[in-house]
Amino acid sequence: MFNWDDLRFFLELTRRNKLSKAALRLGVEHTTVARRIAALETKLNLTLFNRINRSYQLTDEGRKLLIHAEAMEKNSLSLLSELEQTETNLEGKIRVATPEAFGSQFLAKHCHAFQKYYPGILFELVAETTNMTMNRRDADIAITLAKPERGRLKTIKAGSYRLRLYAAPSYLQGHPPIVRLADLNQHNFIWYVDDLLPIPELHILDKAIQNPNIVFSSTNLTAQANAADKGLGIALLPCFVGDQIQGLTTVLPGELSIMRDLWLSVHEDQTNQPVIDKARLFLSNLIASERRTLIGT
Amino acid sequence: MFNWDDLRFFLELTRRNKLSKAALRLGVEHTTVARRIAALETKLNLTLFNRINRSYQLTDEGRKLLIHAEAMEKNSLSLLSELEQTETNLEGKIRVATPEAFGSQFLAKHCHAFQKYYPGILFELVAETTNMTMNRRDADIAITLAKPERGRLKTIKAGSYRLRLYAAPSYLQGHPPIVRLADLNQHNFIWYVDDLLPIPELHILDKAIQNPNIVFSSTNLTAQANAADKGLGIALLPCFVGDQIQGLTTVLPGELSIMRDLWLSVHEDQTNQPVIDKARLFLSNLIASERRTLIGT
DNA sequence: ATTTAAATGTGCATAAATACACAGGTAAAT
DNA sequence: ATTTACCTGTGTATTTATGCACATTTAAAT
Repeated sequence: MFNWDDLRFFLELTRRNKLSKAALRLGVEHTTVARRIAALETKLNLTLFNRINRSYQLTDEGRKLLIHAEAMEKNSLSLLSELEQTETNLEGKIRVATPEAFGSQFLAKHCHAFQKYYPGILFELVAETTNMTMNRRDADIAITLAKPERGRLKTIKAGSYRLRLYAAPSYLQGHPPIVRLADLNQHNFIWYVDDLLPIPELHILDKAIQNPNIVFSSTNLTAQANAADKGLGIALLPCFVGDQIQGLTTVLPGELSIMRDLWLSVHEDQTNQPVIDKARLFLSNLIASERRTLIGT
Repeated sequence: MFNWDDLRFFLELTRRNKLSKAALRLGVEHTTVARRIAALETKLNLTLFNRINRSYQLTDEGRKLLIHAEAMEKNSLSLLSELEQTETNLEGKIRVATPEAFGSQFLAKHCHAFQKYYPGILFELVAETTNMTMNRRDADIAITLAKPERGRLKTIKAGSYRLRLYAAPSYLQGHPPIVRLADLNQHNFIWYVDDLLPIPELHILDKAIQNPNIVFSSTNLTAQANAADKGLGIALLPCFVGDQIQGLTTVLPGELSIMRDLWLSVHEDQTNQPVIDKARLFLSNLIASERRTLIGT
C-alpha cells in the first residue's frame, strides 16, 4: 500500500502546478514536495506529471489518480468538519498554570480556539512568576520550565522555546556597535531580578559580560519587553515575545541562543477525565503546531 | 491538516485491537503504531481508543472517525484497482543488465509481476558476471554494484544488500566450533575467483584470516551456494541467496556483515520513454519493497 | 501461588525524511 | 542582448521517525 499522505501533496501540486507554490501552501520545502511525488510515482509505478517548462503538468494517468484523490480529500474534509464541531455537552472548569510570559504572551493568544470547541468549559489561566506546586492542587495542568521531580504526576516534554537578546534600533544607534560577545560589556541591560531566576543556562551571559550594566530589572517579562521597546537597553527575551514586537531586533543572533524545554504535567489519577484530557491534548497540540513561533527564526 | 497515512494505522488497529497484531500486518514495530495513533489523537484533539486490559478499544469519537476512515480506504482501494490493471497498449522490449546473482536469484523471481502488468513488453534479463558497459548500449537499464562514473547516465542509488558467511550444519558439525573471527583460520572456504572480484570491502576477511583455506572457487554465486549447501565449506553469500536456502545457516552474523549498494542507471536521453520508464519504476520499487529480503535479518 | 506467555511502554541507537544552501536553467522584463 | 526574478534539481546537515532491546504489566495456565 502506498502512503496516503502523499496524495495530499499530489493534490496540492495538481492545483499549483509548481513545486514552490505547492510547498508554500503545504508548509514544507519544495524539495520535499518533489521527493514525495517521486515516491508516489515509484510506488504506483506511474508517471503522474510531465516536467515541462518549469511546470508540473498532469499526465493522463495522473488525471485518473486525481479523481480518486479528490474523493479521498472530500472524505478527510467531512471528517474534520464532523469531528471539529463544538462539543457543547462538555462542561466544567480547567485551571492551567504556566510561566508568566508563556501564559500572558503566548497561550492567552490561542485560548479562543479552545473556547470555540468547548464553549462549556471555563479556562482559567494562572500565569505567575512563582512556581506553582501541583501537589496542593493549585492547577489541573501545569506547564513548567523544569521537569517536576516529585509528586504523582504524568509529565511529558511538550516542546521547546528559544531566548535571544533584543534591543530597539533607537538604542543601538546611540551606542557602540555590537559585532561579538565581548562588545556587550559596554552596554545597558534590562534583566530579571536575579534572586528569583532559577535558570542555570543564563550564566552563559556571565562569561560574556564581566560586569553587566543593569539599568532596569523586573520579574515580569512584559515589563522588560516594553522597556526594551522604548530603547532602555538590551533584554533577554523569549522569541515568542521579542519577535512579536515590531520595534525590536535581535542582537548577535548567531552567537547567542538559549533553548529551554517546556514540560506538561497532570496528576496521575486525573488522566482520562474528559475535560482535563481535552485541555491536555489542546495544549500539547498547540505547542507542537506553534513550534516556529516558540523557536523563532 | 492531519497526516492521512495515520488513518491506515488507525484502521488496522480498530480491526486487530492490539498494537502488536496491527504492527505485524502493517510491517512495522508495535511502537510505531502506538506513536502514530498518539500523534493522530493529538492532532485531532480526540481520544480515539481506551487502553483497557492490554487491548485498544474504540471510543465513541473513534467510531465516528472510523466511518470516514473506511470511506477513504474504499477510495484508496478502488484507486489501486483502477491504476493497477494491465496496460496492454504498451508494447516493446526492455533489456536489463544486473550482477549475476542479483539477476538470477532475486530479480528473476519477481519478473512475473512486471509481465502481468505489461504483457506486451519483453523483459530481457542479462545477468552476467562481467561488467556490462552501458556506453555500447548493451542494455537499456543497468543495475550495478558501483556507481558508474562516466557516460551520460542518470543514476540513482536504488537500495542496498548485505553479505554474510553461510555454511551447512553438516559441515559445522564436522569441524571446530566458531565463536569468533579468529576461529575461521581453521576452516574451509568457498570463494570467488580472486582476480575477478572488485569488491574492496572483502578485505575485511584478510584481516580475520591469515591464509584462508580455499577448497573451491567459482565466478558463479549459485555454484558457490550449492557447494556450501552440500557441506563443502563456508561461503560468503548475499543474504537474498543464503537465506533462501533452507540447508544453510549464518556464521558469526554478529561479527561479520558487509553492506553493498545497488545503483540503477539509464541513459540520459532515454528518460521519458514509456517502456523504459515503466521498467525503471518497477525495478526501483521492487528493490525498495523487498528491502528486507535484500538486507536479511 | 507460581509460572509462563504475550502485550504495552520506555530509552536509546539507527535510519529516513526534511530543511538548508547553492547551482544551473528558463522565461519575462528592460 | 542583458539583466532579473523565479523555478527546479543536487548534495549536505539537521531533525524526525522508526527499530531495537529491555522493563513492566497483565492474563492465562499449571
